[in-house]
Amino acid sequence: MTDTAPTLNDPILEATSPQRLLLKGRQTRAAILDAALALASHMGLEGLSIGALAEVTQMSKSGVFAHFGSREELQISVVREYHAQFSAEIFEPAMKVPRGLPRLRALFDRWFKRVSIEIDAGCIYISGAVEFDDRPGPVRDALFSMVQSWHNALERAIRIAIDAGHLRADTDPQQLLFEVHGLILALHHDARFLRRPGAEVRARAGLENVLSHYIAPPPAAPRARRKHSASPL
Amino acid sequence: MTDTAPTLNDPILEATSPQRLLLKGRQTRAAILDAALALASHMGLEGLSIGALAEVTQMSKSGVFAHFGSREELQISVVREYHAQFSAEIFEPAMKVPRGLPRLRALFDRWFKRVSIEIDAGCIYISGAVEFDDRPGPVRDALFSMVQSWHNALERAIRIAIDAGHLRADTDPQQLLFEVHGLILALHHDARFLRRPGAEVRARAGLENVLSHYIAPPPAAPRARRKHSASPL
DNA sequence: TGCAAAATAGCACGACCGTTCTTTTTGACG
DNA sequence: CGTCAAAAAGAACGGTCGTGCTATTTTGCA
Repeated sequence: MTDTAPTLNDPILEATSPQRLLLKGRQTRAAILDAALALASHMGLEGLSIGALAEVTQMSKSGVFAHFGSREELQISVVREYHAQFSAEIFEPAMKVPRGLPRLRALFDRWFKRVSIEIDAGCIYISGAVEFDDRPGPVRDALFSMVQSWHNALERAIRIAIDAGHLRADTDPQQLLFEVHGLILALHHDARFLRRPGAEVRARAGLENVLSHYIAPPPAAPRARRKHSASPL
Repeated sequence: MTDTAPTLNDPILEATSPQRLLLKGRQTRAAILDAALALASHMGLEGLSIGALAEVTQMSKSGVFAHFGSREELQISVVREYHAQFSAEIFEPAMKVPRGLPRLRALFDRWFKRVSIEIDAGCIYISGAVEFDDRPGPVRDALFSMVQSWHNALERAIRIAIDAGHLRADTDPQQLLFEVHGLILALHHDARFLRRPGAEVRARAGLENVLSHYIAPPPAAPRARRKHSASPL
């Protein structure tokens, strides 16, 4: 039941069978990861230090360290963990909504809600993008592939809505995504940095403005499609 | 001639008359600041270290340090310097354009161009907002007031365009600003982090979409104003 | 219960950080 | 040219960082 739900991508789930069967280690590792996620939300992935993490989890530095082998691996684990939560909280529930515009709206709605809630936690995708935008390496790669897979999922949902006739046939999926993503980023900026109270309302109003450009006219009077032939597929 | 040009705010220009008249110090300070600005654009304000700065400027750590008194003061100076450049490059030239929509477009145009150019330099306002969104202190305060003054300037320009009848009378200036700001952030994200080539084109297309919501219909047939009384001032 | 392995602690290291103090060099002006 | 303050360098400090080692404790299973 929990295995077959769609996920953004497979985070290489552990094999759960290292002979001796997973010890208590996994459990503390998960606890550390939770603390690390909370810490990174406030201080950023670069601000994540093993010493601070040890203090929070009431462990020794080397005890924490041993679970990841390197700081870089810890950062990557945090990114993966965030991705898993993001997928479970936003993507997977929305996939149960009927295809087309309803599902797309569900995706956007949960995304907006998440970022609004994250006013005092910070989105790691957003802060990570700024921190690692010109810092090559495995952390950036992990971050990049996670963000990419999320954008791909959104793009797929947009395309489905186009094919279903809910969005105009000449809609450019990447353009629509670009504009909605901008609203998410502005919401994050206004709510977290400027601490403006009305940010979420503004973002949702902006979403309606954007969508109004792309939503197909009601099929009451089937007029000629705009532009030249748009393959309905 | 250079004194009376409008600026976003007065960065408390030095008095330029400390008896002995400014020595060579100011000059090297400016050189350090330039290097610091470049460094902070890549590593962020938090990644700015005095040691690295000393290496770049071929000076000793204490030599660099003496010019600012503390790392925090250095960061604030960088923010102020960025603000000055931002104002000179974007705000001031646009203020020479006729009031209303033309000036607003000039502001947006220069803003978009700047962020597009900054693909390999990074906007300190954007990265700083993420770095200091929940890190109180003088640096955050400086950053905040600079961003705020820029937003205020934009809001003023929007209001003027409304009063001039170029934008619809029921336009919410903050909403319009929110949406355009989102496009800027998405542009920065797509160009710098995702390294997508078409980001600037997408952003400009998005700008036209946003503006199309707010631009007033041509005054051919002067109909009744929407909503209740909008004070024309 | 005993034993091996896993998990954690303890400790030390080299590197870099911001900062302070002291000394040397530099530059402007009488 | 001599003088004196400004500017820069030098060296050291306490601190934190990530990371390797080596003990020690804890855990899971025969």
